[in-house]
Amino acid sequence: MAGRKLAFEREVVLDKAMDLFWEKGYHATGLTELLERMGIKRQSLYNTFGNKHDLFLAAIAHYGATIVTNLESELLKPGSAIANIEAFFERIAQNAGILGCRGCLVVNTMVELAPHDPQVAAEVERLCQQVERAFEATLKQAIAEGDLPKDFDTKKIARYLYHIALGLNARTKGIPNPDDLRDTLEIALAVLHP
Amino acid sequence: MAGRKLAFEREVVLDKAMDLFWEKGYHATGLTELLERMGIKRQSLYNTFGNKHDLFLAAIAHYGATIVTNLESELLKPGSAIANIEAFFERIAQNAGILGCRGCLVVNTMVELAPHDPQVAAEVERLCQQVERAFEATLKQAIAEGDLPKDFDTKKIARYLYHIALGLNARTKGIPNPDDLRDTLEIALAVLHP
DNA sequence: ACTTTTTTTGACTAGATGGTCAAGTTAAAA
DNA sequence: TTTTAACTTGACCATCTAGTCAAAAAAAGT
Repeated sequence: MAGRKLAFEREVVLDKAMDLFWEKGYHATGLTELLERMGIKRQSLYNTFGNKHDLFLAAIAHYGATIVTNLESELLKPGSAIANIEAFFERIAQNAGILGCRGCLVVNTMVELAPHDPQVAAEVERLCQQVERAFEATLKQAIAEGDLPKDFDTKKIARYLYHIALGLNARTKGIPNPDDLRDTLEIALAVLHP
Repeated sequence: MAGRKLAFEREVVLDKAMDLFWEKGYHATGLTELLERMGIKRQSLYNTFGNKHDLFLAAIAHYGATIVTNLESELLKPGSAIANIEAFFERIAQNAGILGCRGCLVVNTMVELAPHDPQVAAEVERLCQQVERAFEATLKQAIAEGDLPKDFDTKKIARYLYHIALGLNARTKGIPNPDDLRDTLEIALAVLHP
């Protein structure tokens, strides 16, 4: 039980792999490009992650552990819960202005891979539920803060908000225009001011 | 100026190509599989459509000319305009129940290809605007029918409805569940009953 | 019937794909 | 210091990719 240590940090290279998948999708990303971006050699990848598919699975889980979890804590951070939700969506609109906006890895994957890949589909579903529940918790917080009525259907509206986020994230990849998105948000988020 | 006639009908094989792209996306669809499904030989494809990319462009245009145009006329068909919009969304929810639901080719393409392919992006944008305008026309019809107030912001709500459709179509590919979708629709379509 | 133009056919190519192998190197543990 | 397990390296492989070539076959028009 001896052995040398890895010459790279797993998290660091996984993060770079995630970035590339996020940018180009699964099928359009080749091993060579992946290796180049990660800065490691072929065999190191296979030793550490198994194969391309497993690497992708790891990348999307990493996305969950970093990006999604980060989002979660932004929704639940102190201050007005309603304002946090609005800030969340405003950020999506802002991102749409960036050239080559890559949207959300989970949404991209949901569309590209989930229907033909049960393992990926399971991970996608898990992350979506995480987001949905984060919205729900935030809405409950808003009720506690007195910004929403006590009988507000947090579950249904959380699910609705999550669908709005889906649509926005798909849109930003195709026709990135922050102002169009803000128009839509104005209508969509009216439910938060009953 | 003589010459033999094509042994197949262009529209028919194009329709089959569209089906496969719709099901699997651009990158995941190989030439061999495409040929098999279309029932023609390699060279016939290159003679008739140029190359894979051009074939895809033709396929998505064909989608616009058939599926999207068909949708358009369903929105504008006689009867209550509001009811037509609701039926439109109800159909999306129903499709979500079908195993291996393939969503909407335009949405799939928007996510998979548009950011890295200007030609595809242009066609996607064209079709999206077509849908958005169809919604707008239908909403104006609803005003004429007295089901919506005269000052109803048809443009903004049309854009909003189109975003809802995006989100729903993305969702059906990842986590197909008609009832979840109907929950969301109940909230989302409340704007049609002010 | 003959010519011309086009389609069809199937073999072919060059390059990329994901994945493997075995030898060489490094460092932790005994 | 030797052992040993692990990481690194680069060459290698079978397969698949999109795309091409040239000859054969078929049908229009003359």
